[in-house]
Amino acid sequence: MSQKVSGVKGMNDILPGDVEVWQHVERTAREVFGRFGYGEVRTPIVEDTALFVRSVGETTDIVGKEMYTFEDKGGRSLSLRPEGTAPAARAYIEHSINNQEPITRWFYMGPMFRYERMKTGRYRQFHQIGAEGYGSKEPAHDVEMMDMVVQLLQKLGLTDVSLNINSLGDDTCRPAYQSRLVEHLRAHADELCADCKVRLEKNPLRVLDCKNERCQQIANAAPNITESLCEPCRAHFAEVQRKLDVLGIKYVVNPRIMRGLDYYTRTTFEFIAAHPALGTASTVGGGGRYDKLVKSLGGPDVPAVGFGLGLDRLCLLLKESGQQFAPPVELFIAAADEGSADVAFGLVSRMRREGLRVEFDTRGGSLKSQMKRADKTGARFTLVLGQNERDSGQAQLKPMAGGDAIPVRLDDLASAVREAIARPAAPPAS
RNA sequence: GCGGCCAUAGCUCAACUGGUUAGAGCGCAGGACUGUGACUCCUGAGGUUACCGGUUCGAUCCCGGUUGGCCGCCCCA
Repeated sequence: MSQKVSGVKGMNDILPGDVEVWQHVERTAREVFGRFGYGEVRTPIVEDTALFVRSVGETTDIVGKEMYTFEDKGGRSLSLRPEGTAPAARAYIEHSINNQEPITRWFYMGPMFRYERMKTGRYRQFHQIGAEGYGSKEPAHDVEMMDMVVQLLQKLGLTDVSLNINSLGDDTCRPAYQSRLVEHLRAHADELCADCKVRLEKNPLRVLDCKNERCQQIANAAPNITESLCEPCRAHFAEVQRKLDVLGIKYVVNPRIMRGLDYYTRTTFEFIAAHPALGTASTVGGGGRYDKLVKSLGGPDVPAVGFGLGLDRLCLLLKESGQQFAPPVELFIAAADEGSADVAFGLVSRMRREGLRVEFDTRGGSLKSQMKRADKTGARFTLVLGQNERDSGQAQLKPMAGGDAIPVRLDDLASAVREAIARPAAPPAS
């Protein structure tokens, strides 16, 4: 036998049985986002490497060491997208959307790629559902974004998720804050962990994120970013909170929500799930405002805000809830004898055309084996078709959960099945 | 990228400190029941013990490497 083939590390198949959960999340997201007026955008999975270097940031982990980058035959440096915001912004700019409408509401869903050490809820090909709002710098749009996530999570029944918000300031106040922070950290540089000594130079804000105990103490004593905002940023952040209150959305102000991407300004937020199934991968979604991103990519000076949700993680949580998402087979048709196979097959086709979910054992076989098959499929009803039924045009609709069979006319089968399904299940025979 | 744990049937796991034909439950298939599934009983298929090499009379077990998975750190979705 030949060597068995295998998939790429960190990239998973989603098989029937699991895929229904995914479809349910995707369907629900489309429905909820649609209500908010967001339209789906589909961008390529591959982009010019420079797009991510310029937007996500050269010093970030994502660009620094996690991108799948390769050269195509024309010598171009291309990368598998590690996130969805930059490609959306690129498309927004490329099609001059800002000249066509003042406000743009987009969402996307699809695979993203990061070369990382694998864990539960963390894969090299993972999937995000994200949304982008362009053209409004108002806090209302930040809050609309969060509301959209809240409504989606609610609709999915994922209630044990908390919203954490923060503000990173903007070009006016962040540099000033950053230098004050660096000043404070420098004073304690000897006590910082090895990683943080590097962060101090490369990305000092990240020190605030460090889990090391001593670093935390130093970070806690550091100037607080939310107290260092310039007046416009402070007002913006206050209004975000006020509008969250208006909508009755619960949140926590968490100065440690830094985000790992460079393009964020002002508002940042994360949705963090409490469920232990995710382990340390508890962030199911994150986002924020990036008012300078579009311009920095050569586009117009258009403010934007958005988020990304980890579809894989949402599905993990939903699977834990034990809900069933696969629609049941409504009718199974069995042929009692060879001679009835064609008539049965024809009936199956007709019922499917009528819109019923119908199964049939294409291999034929004994009636018994077909009945077993019917049981395995979880069919609500089974109909056995043989000589008697062909002669009389009458058949028995057998409820697989138990109870009396229902006499039906074959001419009338589809509506009879629909009626039987709508009827509350008969009490089990005692 | 760093540290630790693990890998036996489709799935969940056994195999008495290295010993002869590697077992069970579930699942799958067939039968008991030739026009009726599930429950019960019987039977069957399914393994290069992840892969490669080493030690040994002999390796699922010990050692090294590879690949894959899990946990913590880091980071994030």
